[in-house]
Amino acid sequence: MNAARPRTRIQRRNVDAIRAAALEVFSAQGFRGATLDQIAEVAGLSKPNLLYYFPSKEAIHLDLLSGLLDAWLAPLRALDPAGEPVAEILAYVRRKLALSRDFPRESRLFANEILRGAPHIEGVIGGALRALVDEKAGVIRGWAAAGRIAPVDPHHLIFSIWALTQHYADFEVQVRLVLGPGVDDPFPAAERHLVMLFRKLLAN
Amino acid sequence: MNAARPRTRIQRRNVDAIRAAALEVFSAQGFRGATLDQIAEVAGLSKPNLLYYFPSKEAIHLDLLSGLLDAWLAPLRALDPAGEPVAEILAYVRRKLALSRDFPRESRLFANEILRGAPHIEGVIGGALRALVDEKAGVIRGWAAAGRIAPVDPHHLIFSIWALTQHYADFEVQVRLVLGPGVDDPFPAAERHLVMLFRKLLAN
DNA sequence: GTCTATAGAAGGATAGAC
DNA sequence: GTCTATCCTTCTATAGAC
Repeated sequence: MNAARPRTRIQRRNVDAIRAAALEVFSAQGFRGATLDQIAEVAGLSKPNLLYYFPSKEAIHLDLLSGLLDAWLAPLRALDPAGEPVAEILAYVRRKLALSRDFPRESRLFANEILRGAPHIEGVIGGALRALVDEKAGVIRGWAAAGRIAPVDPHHLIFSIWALTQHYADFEVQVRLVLGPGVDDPFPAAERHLVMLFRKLLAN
Repeated sequence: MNAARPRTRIQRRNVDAIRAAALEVFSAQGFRGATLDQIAEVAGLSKPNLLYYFPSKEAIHLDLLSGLLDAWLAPLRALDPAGEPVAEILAYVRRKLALSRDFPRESRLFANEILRGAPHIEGVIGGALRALVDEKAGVIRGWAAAGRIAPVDPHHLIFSIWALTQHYADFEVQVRLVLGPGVDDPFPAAERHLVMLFRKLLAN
């Protein structure tokens, strides 16, 4: 069975259910912490049935990671060199924060992977991601050199955007516990705060 | 055997070796990913010997977490309401970044725990940590109200400091891969960048 | 205090009936 | 395609000799 190319409706539905269940369990428990029993139960399948669609636990994990990488890099890829610098960077911040709000499990899946030393995506990080970051860093450096934004280290600016936005997904439990039960949605205030932060950082 | 109160030199040395080994393995593999075999090997002890000093794997993990919480909150606790606002906050940023540089495994131990929903330290997060954050947020709010720093959401300011500094420990692998082999120590540039960022955010 | 040996449970993966 | 039963490995933890 080739999980990447399901032929029938049932196959597609089951593969999707497995992916959704695996995302749920892997993102919450990490790779070693997750069990096929848990994933199978969440997916509503038996464990052998799950292994009929994917050859191994690791194959499910890899399928999730590689399937998500594109979506994860899209916001940075969309940074337009021809756009207005501050607006472009703020739009990137907003897109990235929206990912944390709408896809926190995907964010935690990556966080788990990076924390463990990125054993499965080391190549992508040091390859495609690094190339993309270098390209966009060049754009930002150009903007700074032209005096269109304040001088700033472009790589660390990008790290800051990642850190500040992903924090609200990866450390969501802590954010909610510290803010207390009075705050049911921290994202509106987070967005106002981050927009102000980057506006001031980039202002000339 | 009471791990918290070792009586002899040998006991103290072994308990310390176990703590160091467990920190190494738990921070890199997560709780479930770590095995007593790995910890015992790093500590230079046999597995049963390890379990002579600690009653269980979970007990070692809890011992590490609770032992580190104080050190982890110290930088925020040191924020002085009587000090000069911008200098106090920048000093906090520097102390926190130094923790990421000097104790990255401790940072990753906490990150792993929070990612998994903070099962062992939920009480501390929603209790002592929340109280401390609220207290210091009050101080920061007072500074803003007095016009001594720019108006800013104090809780999200503190989250920003956590996110930006811990990123360099928790995502160290990614930072190094993206910066490439030309950069052997990202921390000096990170500190310059973060100091500029918070200086601008707080400037009136 | 430390070791070898092992119990007992959990988890990944497979066999084979249907 | 899906299930029950099961194999085999890994892992936590304990027993008991020294």
